[in-house]
Amino acid sequence: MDLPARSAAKGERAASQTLRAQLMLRSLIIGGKLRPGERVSELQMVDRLGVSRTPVRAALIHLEHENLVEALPTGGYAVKELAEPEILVSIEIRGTLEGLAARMAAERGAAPQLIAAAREALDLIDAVVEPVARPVNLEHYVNYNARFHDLIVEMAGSDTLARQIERASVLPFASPSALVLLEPDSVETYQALLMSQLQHRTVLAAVELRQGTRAEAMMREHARTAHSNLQRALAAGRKLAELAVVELGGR
Amino acid sequence: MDLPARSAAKGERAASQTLRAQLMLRSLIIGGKLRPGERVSELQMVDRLGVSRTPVRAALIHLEHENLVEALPTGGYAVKELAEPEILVSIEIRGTLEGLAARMAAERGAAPQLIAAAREALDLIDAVVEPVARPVNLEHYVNYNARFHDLIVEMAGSDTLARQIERASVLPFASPSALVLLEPDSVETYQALLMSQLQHRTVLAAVELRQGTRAEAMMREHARTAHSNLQRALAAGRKLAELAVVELGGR
DNA sequence: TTTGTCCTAAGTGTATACATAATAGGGACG
DNA sequence: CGTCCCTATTATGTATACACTTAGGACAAA
Repeated sequence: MDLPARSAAKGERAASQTLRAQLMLRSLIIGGKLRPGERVSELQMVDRLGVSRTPVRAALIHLEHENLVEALPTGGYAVKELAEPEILVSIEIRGTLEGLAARMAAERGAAPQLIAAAREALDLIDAVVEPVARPVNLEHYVNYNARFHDLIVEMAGSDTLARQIERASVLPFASPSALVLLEPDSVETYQALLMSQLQHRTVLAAVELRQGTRAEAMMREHARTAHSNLQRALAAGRKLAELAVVELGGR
Repeated sequence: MDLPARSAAKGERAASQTLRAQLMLRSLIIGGKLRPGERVSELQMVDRLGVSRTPVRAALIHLEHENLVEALPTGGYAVKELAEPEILVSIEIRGTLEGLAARMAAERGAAPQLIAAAREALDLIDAVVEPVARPVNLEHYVNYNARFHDLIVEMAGSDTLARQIERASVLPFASPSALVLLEPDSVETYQALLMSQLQHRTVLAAVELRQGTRAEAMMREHARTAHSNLQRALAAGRKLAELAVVELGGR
């Protein structure tokens, strides 16, 4: 993002203008630089992003499908307002689909190397949340957590399902890599992480034992952790825009 | 769709070129005019659809999110190959999400007028599948069936969920409005319709009684009807492309 | 002061031109 | 006769020009 365009010409693959516009717009919206409800003027984005209207338009169509903007009836797009109920629904959708993935993984049987990789990710999380390691390195936690979730989805073996889950995880608070933190170093936060990890272990065990229903139920419950975290934060009077969100995302 | 373009100038809203391109491309793909795996050349589509490249490109981005085409690594798009396992997964996803909708409707409580409308739709289906009415008017059945499914989704009261379900229903065989018929007028088909209608009644009753888990489970099972119909058809040696599909879709 | 109308400016939808990358086909050489 | 390379063509990605619609404001009249 802060890379000048020419640096792409050398070492790495030059990202298309469309992709760059999409990523930049996404971070503008999630970062709150573009307010909810605000119209996203194409020409303004041309000035702001340094690409022409065509890639901006393409990016807007993509973002529309990601639920980050919505088409106005008169034409053009506006930043979608993320009302609390819709965010909770998004979390529920993600949990439901990840639950489906876990069940499919259990019923079909997951590839041994995927199981091993998942166990490895969980071991790494264990090291992060080990009591002697406090304060917890949240970046690491989020990172390994994302890896585990990705692996579960991969075990299901369906691109269609993977893409649908990815789509449901785009919303800032709906992603499994998003942690809503009341107080980053509190005992409550620590215990929440421990509980999440316990759920991870249970899901993986259920998948290995071919217990589809159990895997599904536990994965759903796991998603509801994010659900209740967010609800508690909101009940504590925080507004959505002010919430501290740690997000990395290994994708 | 069969309306000439100029009629739009008078009574109804003139459809945008982008939307027209999207609909035409979709029917070309679903209708098999464009073969799976075939590249969708933009210039050829300009000739074929009578719109310029810009709306064709926009339509292709939309169709990519609908899983009907996929982006080629070299650039451009190709018609997505619909392998059997992925279709079954799509049905499972739709069933899972519709199940979530039914549960949410039950737990939140659905608006009385929506309940009444749903019951009305089911009464209309009853009339269609009444024994004296044989042979069954499948167009009517599909129509009222789609209305019922839409109403259940509406009862959940979430635009996000509605859009996600709509997206999952785009694939030709995954829609609730799609009936895979081994033999259109056979006794088996008739009994399958009766069973579906029984499931409809059960779902609606569960929603009214606020029985969320029951509503969800029954809705899932209902979707698996399509699942097993398709599997039986494939087991009978039919190829996907040859299957007779009746699809109307009230949307 | 308020309301209605007209005018200006901005914005989107669409078409098209241009540049670059991929591809297919043919010809030459081994 | 087969294989490899070069070239011509085609396709996409991007930028931009044009037309039409919509929104907003100012001015005049009640």
